[in-house]
Amino acid sequence: MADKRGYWLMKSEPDVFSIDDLERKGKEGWDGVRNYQARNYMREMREGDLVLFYHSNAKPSGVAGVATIVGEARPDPTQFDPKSDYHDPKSTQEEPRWDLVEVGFVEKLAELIPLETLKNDAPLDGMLVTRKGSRLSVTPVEEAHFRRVLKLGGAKTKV
DNA sequence: GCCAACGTTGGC
DNA sequence: GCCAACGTTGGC
Repeated sequence: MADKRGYWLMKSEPDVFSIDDLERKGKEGWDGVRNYQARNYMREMREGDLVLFYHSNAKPSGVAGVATIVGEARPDPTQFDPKSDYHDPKSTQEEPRWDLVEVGFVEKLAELIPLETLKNDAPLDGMLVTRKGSRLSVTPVEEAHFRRVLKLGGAKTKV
């Protein structure tokens, strides 16, 4: 065991891509990330890391399930595609700006844990996603916080 | 390098 | 739809 396993939270709008979509497909290339900090976190991800799958812009928003990293960072092909919403004209094949990771389905929670619940849970104090105005779509999660969220959600996944 | 204008995210 | 909290862009 070379490295400690990493824990993360990744946001997705369920209207665009939900935990049900991930369950159906099994895995998905997490494309479209166009924020440097989020990209840098994705570059730190290693196969086997665990991810809280968070539904944003939802009713309500919150943690919907668990995923895992099945493919480490590589250039996001949508940045080169002029027809894509995610096209970046400043990106070149030689020097890509944006990466994606491959995310695999682990489990869907029986019930989504609303952001409100996360905010009101003392053991989760300091968790990045509960901070006011936190817009970052990819954040690291402390192991203790990750465990706590799994417990709140009655998840089968153990860490 | 500063910073105003603009665009985006995302909760509510 | 509103708006706070950013991140990015570009003029200077």
